[in-house]
Amino acid sequence: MSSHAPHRAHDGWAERAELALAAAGRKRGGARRALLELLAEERCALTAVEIEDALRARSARAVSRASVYRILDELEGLGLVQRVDTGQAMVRYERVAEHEEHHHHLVCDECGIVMPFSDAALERAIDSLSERVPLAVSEHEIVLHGSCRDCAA
Amino acid sequence: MSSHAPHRAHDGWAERAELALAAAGRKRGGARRALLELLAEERCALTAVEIEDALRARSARAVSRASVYRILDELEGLGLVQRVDTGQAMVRYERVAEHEEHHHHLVCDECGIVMPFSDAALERAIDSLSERVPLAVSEHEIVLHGSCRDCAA
DNA sequence: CTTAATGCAAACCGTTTGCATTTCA
DNA sequence: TGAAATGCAAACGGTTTGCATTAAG
Repeated sequence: MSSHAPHRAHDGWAERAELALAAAGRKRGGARRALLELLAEERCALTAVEIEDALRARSARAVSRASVYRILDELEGLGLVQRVDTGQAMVRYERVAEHEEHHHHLVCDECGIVMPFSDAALERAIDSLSERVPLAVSEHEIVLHGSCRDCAA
Repeated sequence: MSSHAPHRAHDGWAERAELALAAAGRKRGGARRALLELLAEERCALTAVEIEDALRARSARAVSRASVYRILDELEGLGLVQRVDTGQAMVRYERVAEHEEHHHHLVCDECGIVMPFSDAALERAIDSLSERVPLAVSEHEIVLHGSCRDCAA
């Protein structure tokens, strides 16, 4: 599914995570370390099952489904991971990197592939309208649905 | 939750729906008619449970949960209803009216209220970027999360 | 009468939780 | 040694499905 090109820990995200966890008085466990390592390399949103499989495959360490969810939930609470709701069966998760470009998602409704994209004009439009809307906007999520090139062909 | 101001069948949506269903060789059932009537009046996305409750309340006719889902699924397939994924526990559904303004959603993460909004500049940005992206875009969904005025106060 | 529509209850399946065990500081 | 981390299996909850019954054409 998503390519596996190791991007080499973006802006020390994993380190930042370890720090935040320590500050929150957490101990370091092997499952969480393996998951942090994986998320630091993945460039786009994965499901809990994809994460579980990826961890088992790279033989880093098998992590139980429950732990995957627990750890993701914990990281989300610390603002280190964000949930991406693509409208597919399973929710996806991806790291939130501080100095990385903010991106959104393209979803192929035929094969299910999820790709990231970003657009400055779009962000501007959202920032602008966020001020005129009856909601103190904290975050936004944009998902474009359609057919990817392979499926449309 | 959502206000109940009857908007009086937008652009004959219910009629259009009846027509499309007949064209698809479907028979008319009481459950579906009640649901169409409700959706024609509601201006924003409802969950299956909200629909079920609303139908029971307005005493139009009680409709079983299974039928609510089946009918919504059928209408979605005909392009008469669209699923709105707000990231909350339950998916929401709303009618797709032909000559009605395309809108998106604001979600208060504290109380869960969902409000519609629309913005021309945003639509323009999306139309424009849709042409530069590696996906034949068929639809898009934008959800802004935050705190509504009541909750932020 | 033939086929679609509906209700009910059971099945599904992604996610969460309880609890016993292991690991870290 | 005490708290956090983890795995396993059971529980949850929204959605879907199988099947028997009712109703539309």
